[in-house]
Amino acid sequence: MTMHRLQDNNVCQNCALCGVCFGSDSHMPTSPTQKSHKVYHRGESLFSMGDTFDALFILRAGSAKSYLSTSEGDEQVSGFYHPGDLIGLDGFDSMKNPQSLTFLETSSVCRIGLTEFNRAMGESATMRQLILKSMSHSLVDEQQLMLSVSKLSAEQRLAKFLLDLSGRFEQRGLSGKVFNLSMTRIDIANFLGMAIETISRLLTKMQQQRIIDVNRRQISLLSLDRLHDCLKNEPEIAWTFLSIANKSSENIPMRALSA
Amino acid sequence: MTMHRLQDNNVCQNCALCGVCFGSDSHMPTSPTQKSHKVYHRGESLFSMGDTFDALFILRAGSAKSYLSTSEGDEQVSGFYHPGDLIGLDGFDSMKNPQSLTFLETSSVCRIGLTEFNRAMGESATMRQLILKSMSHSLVDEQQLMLSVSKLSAEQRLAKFLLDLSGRFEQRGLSGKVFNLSMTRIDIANFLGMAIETISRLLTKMQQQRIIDVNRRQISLLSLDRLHDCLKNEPEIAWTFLSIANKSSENIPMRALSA
DNA sequence: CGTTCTATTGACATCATTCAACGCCGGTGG
DNA sequence: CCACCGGCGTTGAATGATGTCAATAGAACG
Repeated sequence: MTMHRLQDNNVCQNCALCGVCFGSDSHMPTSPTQKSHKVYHRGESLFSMGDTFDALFILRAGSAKSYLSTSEGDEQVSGFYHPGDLIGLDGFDSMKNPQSLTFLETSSVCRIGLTEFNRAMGESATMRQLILKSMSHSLVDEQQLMLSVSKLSAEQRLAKFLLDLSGRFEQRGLSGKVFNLSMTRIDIANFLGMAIETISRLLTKMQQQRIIDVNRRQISLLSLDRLHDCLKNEPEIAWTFLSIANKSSENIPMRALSA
Repeated sequence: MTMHRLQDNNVCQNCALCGVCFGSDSHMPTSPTQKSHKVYHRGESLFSMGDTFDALFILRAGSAKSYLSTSEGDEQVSGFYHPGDLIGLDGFDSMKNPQSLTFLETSSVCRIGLTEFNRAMGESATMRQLILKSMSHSLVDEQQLMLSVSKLSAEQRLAKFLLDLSGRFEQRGLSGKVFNLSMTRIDIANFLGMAIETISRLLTKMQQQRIIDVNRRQISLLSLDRLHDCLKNEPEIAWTFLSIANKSSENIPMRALSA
């Protein structure tokens, strides 16, 4: 579910591939091409499905979503990107971009032209390893996502999504407990394959259970453990009884227990 | 949904990577290592999730399924493999196989050790293109599968699955209309994220509609067009009326029309 | 300040799962 | 040869988790 974040000790933290291209491993000049960095704003697209594939990108700052469109017009959000993520690895198959990518907020990307990329692949074994690993990671992530969507309940999927986001933020040295969602509920729902109403209901339910605290795009994970419980096994019978015990002053019919 | 089938004009049809390794493009000896080909039988595994990743494989004959196991014990079938398919590209991430692979029938694979593979990657630009393309194709396929599972109805998913299989068989020069399913309904259901009962019901429904003909593992696609209709838009109101018209000799209560 | 997008909530409909029973087939052992 | 058995497949009935439809309201945006 998490995009693979390129990291290497000898390499710039924000732009690993540029580091490889211009780093100690290759024999190329160390002067960076300034024009390779570009800024985009919310709603703008980096490329659209069907565009010719001529470059890879690394997201340096901001966030983005990728999505495919069917012939019937509806869209499927296929992933979210965060700083450090490699973009465009799925273009080699048909040499056209199989999906579109638009930014969720003001963002910056580093462009790596295909010729530049191919040269680096030929010259650097490190580069080859890096790319194989990154593509491989994307494959594993997609498998995991498939497993989630087809085997987990809506609540479990949402819990997993939040935990995954949390992990990604922590990986980047940010808080994994308090962060804000750069994507809309619509995007989340689309990505997880459910209705936005379901997302909304589940979020308020989790908030009532004091597992999370949401206010617009701002979200706080109050208990990672309880969130993990949501993901594992949803029955949570013990906690249900606790809940009933707490409400002991209220009048509860006995049949509620047998239900 | 379809695994990428390696093909190259200068290369052996059954084992493209071996062709690259030993072909004109590289400077290696042309003597093939005989022990790299091995035969497996139904139910046997090539590797299991967690095994160290030390080789890629190409399926030469037969068929196989890959699947992941969750900590709770249930499994998710993630793909089916047919002759020509490359196996194991998702192992580069953690250098462990992220999924298990078992054969559905007597099969034969060609093994490409990792060191051999890395050498070929360094020496041959053709090889690099081939691998990038293949991994890229797998990514696209998984995206397509995700789109199917989260956006399509059970009937549409099954229709898409059958059409996909049909296309794969035709690609290999076999009949795309009459073939037999090497996997059980259980595997199909698991792969498509639905219950086996649903698969069973839909198959009989399609058979009643004369769209397909199934008998155990043997299946005939009677009308690819109608199957495509299933995939596009399921209402199919016009055909429902036609069906009723054809049965005009029978006694149909009026309320059947308002239902 | 209105329009549009996003989000929340309720009532209702429905598709797909679940539970259950049964039939079929191939293998295995008496 | 027959009886038994386990895996696979089919079918019916009931339940339930999500989607759909609809109304509302605040925030963002120009």
